[in-house]
Amino acid sequence: MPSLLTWIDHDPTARDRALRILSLFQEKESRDELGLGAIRDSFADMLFPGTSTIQTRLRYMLFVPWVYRELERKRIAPPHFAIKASQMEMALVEPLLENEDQAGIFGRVAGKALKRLPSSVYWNGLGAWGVRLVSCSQDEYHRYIDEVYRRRDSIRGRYEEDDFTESETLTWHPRLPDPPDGFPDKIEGLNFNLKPDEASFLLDRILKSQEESLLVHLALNCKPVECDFPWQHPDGEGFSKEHKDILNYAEFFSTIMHGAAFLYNLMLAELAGREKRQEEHRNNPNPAIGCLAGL
DNA sequence: GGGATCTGAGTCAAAACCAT
DNA sequence: ATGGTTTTGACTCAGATCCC
Repeated sequence: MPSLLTWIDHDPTARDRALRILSLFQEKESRDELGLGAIRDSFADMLFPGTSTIQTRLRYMLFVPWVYRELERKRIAPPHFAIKASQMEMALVEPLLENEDQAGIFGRVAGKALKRLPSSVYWNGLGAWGVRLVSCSQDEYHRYIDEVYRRRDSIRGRYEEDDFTESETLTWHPRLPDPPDGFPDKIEGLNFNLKPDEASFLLDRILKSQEESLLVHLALNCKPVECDFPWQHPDGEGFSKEHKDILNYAEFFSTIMHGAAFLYNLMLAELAGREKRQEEHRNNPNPAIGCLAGL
């Protein structure tokens, strides 16, 4: 039997409440039918490869490989490999929560119910920055780590111990800094502050792997600033012509994306006869979008 | 303070494609 | 026509941020 939502249209409050419920359903059914998200992602990948908005604490880029390197050292095999990795990542939550600043900690809110572990969030970035050397999905890495062990054994057998090199079967960058003593569960004072050698390693990786990106330019030449959009960066004049061009197109695209939503909302407000809403949309502070009101 | 919204990565099922 | 492989896209999840 199909679901039915109805109300008796004599009470303005009840009617308004029902309309709000309907609008909630509308939100859940939103679709990216025009594929605008993929274009947005392309801009992000060109300018800031390996990063995403969910990544807010750089030291996770080290916590994750430290966990996996430790498991490989202990030669943990599937299926325990994935389970153990998950347990080790969860073990990071408690020590991190002992810090005064708890912002950006995965598991701060969800606790033991955490489903998206830091490793899944940072997996792509670790590959893009060349910290992770094995090119596969996280699930494939978990499932086929045994194969890596076997290949290492095979290579070790072919060379004398002294000459043995694991370069063919490296999964993580060989110059990855060492974790703090007792990592991950018996460590005191675990926090997100990068040590000099850790910062230097990550900067080196970004430089080597994403040399042409705006990310590298900002890391090398600019201080942290507060701005809403990259095209509003105060040092924008110093960006390369290519970066300026991309940012220019990105700004156009951003305006179009917001403009489409704005125009839709304005038309809805007009259809609904909501003059206050119409006024708000027409007074949009973004001049590029606000001019659409005249259409 | 709490709910709503934003953002990107990963998952998985459906659709599209390809080889036989 | 069938079966296998690849691609596509809806959906979910997290923390951050905005707004009431």
